[in-house]
Amino acid sequence: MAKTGGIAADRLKQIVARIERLEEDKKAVADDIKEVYAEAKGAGFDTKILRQVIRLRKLDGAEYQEQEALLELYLQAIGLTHQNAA
Amino acid sequence: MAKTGGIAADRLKQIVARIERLEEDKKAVADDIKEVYAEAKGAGFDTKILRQVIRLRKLDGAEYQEQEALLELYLQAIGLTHQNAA
Amino acid sequence: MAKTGGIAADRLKQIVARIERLEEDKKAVADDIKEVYAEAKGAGFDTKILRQVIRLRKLDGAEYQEQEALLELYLQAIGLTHQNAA
Amino acid sequence: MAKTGGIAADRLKQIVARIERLEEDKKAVADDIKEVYAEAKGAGFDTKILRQVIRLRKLDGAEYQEQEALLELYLQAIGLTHQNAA
DNA sequence: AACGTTGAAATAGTTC
DNA sequence: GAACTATTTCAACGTT
Repeated sequence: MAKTGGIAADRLKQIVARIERLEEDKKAVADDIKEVYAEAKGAGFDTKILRQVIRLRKLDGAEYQEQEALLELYLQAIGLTHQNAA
Repeated sequence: MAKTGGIAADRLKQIVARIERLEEDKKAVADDIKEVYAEAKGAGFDTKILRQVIRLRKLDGAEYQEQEALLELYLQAIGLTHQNAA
Repeated sequence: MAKTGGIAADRLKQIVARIERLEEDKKAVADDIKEVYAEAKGAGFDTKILRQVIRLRKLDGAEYQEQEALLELYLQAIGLTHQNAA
Repeated sequence: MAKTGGIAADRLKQIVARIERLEEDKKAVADDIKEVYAEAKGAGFDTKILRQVIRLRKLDGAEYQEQEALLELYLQAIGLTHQNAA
């Protein structure tokens, strides 16, 4: 039985291998992204601004949802909809 | 001269002591915050909502600035104000 | 009813104010800690190692040794001992 | 002039689209990794130690030993050796 | 009391 | 090499 000091060694090896494989994939994608930025830079675009655009576009949807949630919460807080214990 | 293997031991000890002192302070404040939440809960408020309110109030100012930056960036991107190399 | 709501709302505002005040304090202390690290760096100390020192001092020995042992076990299981990690 | 801007704007849109596509891929892989860790945890492995194993395998021995030596030095300087951290 | 979720801290990487 | 940003790791909290 493939145990080393109570550890299922084979299982552990599999897990480690899978993670390392996936991390390689991830690195490959990250490198692709870098390439695109480099290419963009070569085409005369400002990569710093480009990164900000990407970041803000990501935030956009999230922010909208946050605002919605905020409104909801304020309504509850002011109207004491839920936590009215007084 | 107070050196151990090339390290200024006294200086290091001082630094460690200062950091540990400050971390105690920080923990004390964190505990105070917990207390307030516990008290609020005792008064019938929903701590989850309370935490969200705090978080969103914090975000508020930041988000406004992000939006401003986004507008600025889009203006640059569409008008190609800076990176117009074509 | 509006009265009750009003009282609870006042209470809520107080709570929020207290928490936000405390979080400012906490941030101030956190900033102080950062400053000490920056100062230490300026004096030639390696901040990463310094953080490790602080962390080790916080851990009690039992916990530390437990983790070390478990790590060793895992490394052995995958056929990579701590010593020959090179 | 409007034309040039238009062409560059199209190019910019393409770039942004490509990056966002790649970032989705990256996120998907990152999620896969998380899943593996979750699965490992379900199988009884300590994920924190597991992460350490992965990290150690990535490090080359020289770097690792350097850091260990420096840590030892600091601990000695403040009168706390690695062994008697208890 | 373990689990997942979320927020803070720390580390690594990039740019200037 | 110093500052800023992004990613990763760690710890706290609520939940079941």
